Amino acid sequence: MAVSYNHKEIEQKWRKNWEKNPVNVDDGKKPKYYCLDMFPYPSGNGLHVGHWRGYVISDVWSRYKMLNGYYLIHPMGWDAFGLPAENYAIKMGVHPKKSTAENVSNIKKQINEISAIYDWDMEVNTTDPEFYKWTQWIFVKMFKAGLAYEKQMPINWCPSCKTGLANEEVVNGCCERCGAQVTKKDLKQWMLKITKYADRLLEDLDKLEWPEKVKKMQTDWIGRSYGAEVEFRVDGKDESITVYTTRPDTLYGATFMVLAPEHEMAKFLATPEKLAEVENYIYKASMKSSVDRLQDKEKTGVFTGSYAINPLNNEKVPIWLSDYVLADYGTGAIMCVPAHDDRDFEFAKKFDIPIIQVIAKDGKEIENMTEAYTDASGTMINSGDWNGMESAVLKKEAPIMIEKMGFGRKTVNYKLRDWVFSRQRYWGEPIPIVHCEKCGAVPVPEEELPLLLPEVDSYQPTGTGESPLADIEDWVNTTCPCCGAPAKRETNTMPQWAGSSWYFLRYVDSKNSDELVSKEKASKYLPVDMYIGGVEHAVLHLLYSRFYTKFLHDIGVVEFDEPFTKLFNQGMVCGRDKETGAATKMSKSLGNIVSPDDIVRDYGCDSLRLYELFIGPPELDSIWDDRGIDGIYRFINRFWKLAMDNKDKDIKPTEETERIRHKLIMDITKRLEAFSLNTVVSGFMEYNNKMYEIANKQGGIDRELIETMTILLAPFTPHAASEIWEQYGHEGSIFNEGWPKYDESKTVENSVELAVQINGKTKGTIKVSVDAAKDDVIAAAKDSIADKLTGNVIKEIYVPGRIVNIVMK
RNA sequence: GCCGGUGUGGCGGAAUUGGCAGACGCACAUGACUCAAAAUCAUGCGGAGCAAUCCGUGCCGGUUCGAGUCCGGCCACCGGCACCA
Repeated sequence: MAVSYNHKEIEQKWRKNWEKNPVNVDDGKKPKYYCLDMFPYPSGNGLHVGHWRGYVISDVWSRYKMLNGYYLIHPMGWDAFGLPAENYAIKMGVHPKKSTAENVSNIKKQINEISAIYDWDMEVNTTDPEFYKWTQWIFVKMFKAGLAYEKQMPINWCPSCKTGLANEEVVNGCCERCGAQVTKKDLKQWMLKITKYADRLLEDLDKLEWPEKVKKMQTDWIGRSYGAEVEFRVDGKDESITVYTTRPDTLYGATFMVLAPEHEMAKFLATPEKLAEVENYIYKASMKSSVDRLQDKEKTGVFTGSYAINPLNNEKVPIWLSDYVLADYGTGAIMCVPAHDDRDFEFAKKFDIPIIQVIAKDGKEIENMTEAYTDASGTMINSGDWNGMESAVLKKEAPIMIEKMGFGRKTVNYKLRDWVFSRQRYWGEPIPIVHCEKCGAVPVPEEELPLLLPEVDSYQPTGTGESPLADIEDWVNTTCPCCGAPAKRETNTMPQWAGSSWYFLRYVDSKNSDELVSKEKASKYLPVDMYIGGVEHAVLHLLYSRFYTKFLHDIGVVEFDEPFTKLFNQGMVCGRDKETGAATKMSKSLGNIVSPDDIVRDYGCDSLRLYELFIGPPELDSIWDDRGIDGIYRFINRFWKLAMDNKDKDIKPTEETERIRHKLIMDITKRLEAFSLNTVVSGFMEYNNKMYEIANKQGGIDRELIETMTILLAPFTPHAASEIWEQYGHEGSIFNEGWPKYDESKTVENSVELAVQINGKTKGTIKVSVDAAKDDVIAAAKDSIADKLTGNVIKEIYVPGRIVNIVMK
C-alpha cells in the first residue's frame, strides 16, 4: 500500500528543514539574480489570494533561477509610512506605530505560509529610523543639488485625507487613495524638480524590458511636445504676451488669443468697461474644482477688451480669457487658430470670431467649414511669404524662422509637473529642513540624521494645511544649524512614495549605518533583474523610483541609472459577483474576499501555489473559483502515488520513456522561459497522465523519469518535491540538483501522425515515419481516404509533421 | 474623443504563430468499488442529426490548398489618458 500524501506533515517538516539548512547561499562564485516583489503596505486586512499571486509568481521564478545556479536576492519589506497605514490607524483608534507593527507581524506570518524563499535578513521597513535616515539624506542631497525647492501655489488637496497630493495621485479628479473629489488649496509646498529629468526618464525607457503598456503610460505622462514660443505685443501697451504652440506653421491663421483665468496678465488686460466682467469670470473659475473644469465641455470665456498684434501680419487679434487654457502648462496663454484646432474652432463659433484657413485641404479652401482641419498636411494658403510651403515641413522650420525674426523661439514642453512633496500628515518622514529668518531654509546637517518623528498624542490631520507636527512646540522650535539663531522646523512630512522610491537599493546592505548602500554591495548585487507587481504603479512608484535612481546615479551612490531591468505586471485575481456572476475586484465591502488560510489548511500550500498559477495567464486578470483547486490537489496526489508506487521497482528506461523525459524537460523549460506559467502546470498534468498510461502498459515507470519530473516540480511544489526526493534516497536538497538539461534531438519520434485533408477539411489521419518520402506519404494519405476521392485531384500539399491536403475539384 | 487590451464549450482556459479548434482542469453524466455515501478508478462530454454528414473561435467581407491566427470594415466589454494648445 502506498503511503498517502499528507500535506500538513510534509509541509511542516520541510519548512522547518529549510529554516535550519538554507539552500540559497552566496558562495562568491555564483552569478546573482535579483528578483523583487513590490513590497506591501501593512494594512490590517491581511492578504488575500490576489496578493499571493504575485508572490507565488516571483517565488517560482526565483527558485527556477536558483536551480539554474544563481545566488538569489529575494527580499521582502514593508512600505509602512503613509496614508493607508495612517488612515487605518485613525479608523481603529490606535497609534500608527503600534498598528503598523501588529500588521507587519500578521502579514509576515501569512507570507511565510506560502514558503516563499525570502531572505529575511535583508528585511527593511520604511518607518525604521535607520531606514528613513537615508530617505531624509536623499532629500538633503536633492536640496543641495537644487532639486528640492519651496513654492507657494495652488495644489491638489484631498479634503478627506486632509493633505496635498502630487499630480500622479489624482485620478480622474479624485484622490488616488480614498476617492474623494480633489480640490485646490494655496499652500507653500516642497517640490522635487522631477521635470529636470524628463528627457532622461523618457529616453531611457528604450533600454528597459518592460511591458509596452507601462512604457506607453510613462511616455504619455511625461508628454513631451516640440513647438515654439511666440511673443505677441499688446496693442497700445508696452507689454507682450508669450504663447506656446506646437503648430507655429498656422501662425497666419491666429485670429484670437486666450489666456488662462489665472494668468498674471489677466486682470491687467481688462479695459475699464470690461473689468467687472473679467473679475467675475476669474472669480468663478477659481471656485470651480478640477472635476467641474474637466466635465464642463461647453466652452466659456470673456473678452478682455484688449488686443494683441499678430507679429507676422500685424493684424489685431482680441485677447480672451477662458478656463480651457491651463495656467500651469506652457505659458498659460495660447494663440488660437480656429481653422486648424478643434477647441479653438468651437470657441470661435460660439463667440463669433473670424476663422481663417491657412492650410489647403485637398488643395482647396474649405467652403462653409463645419469642423477644424487638424491634419498637418497640405499647402499653406492665406499665409503671406509662407504661401505654397508644405505645412508638415513648415511645422518644423517655423520655430527657427520665428527665432530669426526675433519674436519667439523653438521650445519643448512637458505634461510632467514637478512633484508636490509635502504632506500635511503625521505618519511620514519629517522633512529635514529648518526655517531661519536670516538664512532661509537650511537642511538639517547630514550627521544629525535621522531627524526622528516625534511622539504625539494627537496625530489626526488638522485640515488647516498645517501638519499635526506644527502643534509640538518643543519640537518645532529649534536653532538654525547655520547661524545658531532661533528657528523653526519644517512640519510637513514626506509622501508615502519617498521610502518606496529607493528601498530596493537598501535590501542588499540593510544594516549599513555609514552609507545608504556600500559601493561594493551595490555593484555586486544591484540593480533589480526582475520586478514583479501590479500595474497600478505605472506612473507613480515606477516613475518616482526611476527618478530617484537617476539622481543617486548622478551623485555617485550607484553606477546604474535604471533600477528595474525587467518588469512583470501580474493580473488581478477577481472574485465573482454572487448575483451577476461578473468578475469583480476582491474587496471587503463586496464580501468576495478569498482568504488563503483555509486553503492552505485543507489542501496545502503546494496546491495553493500551483492553483494560483493554473488559474490563467499570469499577466491577465482571472477569476477565483474555489472548486478548481480540487483538480490541482488530485494532480499532486496522483503524482505522489505514482512516485511512491514505483520507488522500489527496478524499471529500466526505454527509448520511449527517454524521449518523453527529454520532451518533458523541453516543454516545461520553454514554457517557463516564456513566462507561460499556467501552461507549465497543465503540462505537468499532461505528462503525469502520460506516465500513468505507460506505467499501466509496462507495469511501472523508471525512476529516471520520476526524478526528472520531481526536480522540474520543485520550484512549484517545493515541499512535495523535496519529500519525494528524500524518499528516493537523496540526501542533499533538491534545489542543489541543477535544472535538468534536455537534448532536442532526443525528443523526436520516428513516426508521426498526419492529418489527411480534402480541400482543407480533415477526413482522417495516417501514421508515417518521419523520414518518409513525400510521394510515399501522399500515396499513403490518398490510400487512407480512397473512397472519398471522387473528383479530379488538382493539387497535393504535404507539410511534414503536420498535414496532407488533397485539393479536389 | 484618443491610445492600449480582450472576445474560443456550462465555466477557467489551450492551440509549437497559417496546418487535426477545444489540450489541461472544473462542473456534469454513466459505470466499477461500497450495504450506502465520500474518496478513488474507468468512460463520455461544442451544437444539430439514428447516421453518413453539416455547422461552429464577437459580426461582415477578403487573401490562401488551408484562417482562432494574416488583411479591410464594424460591434461589445475592460483598462489608461483626456480642453496639455
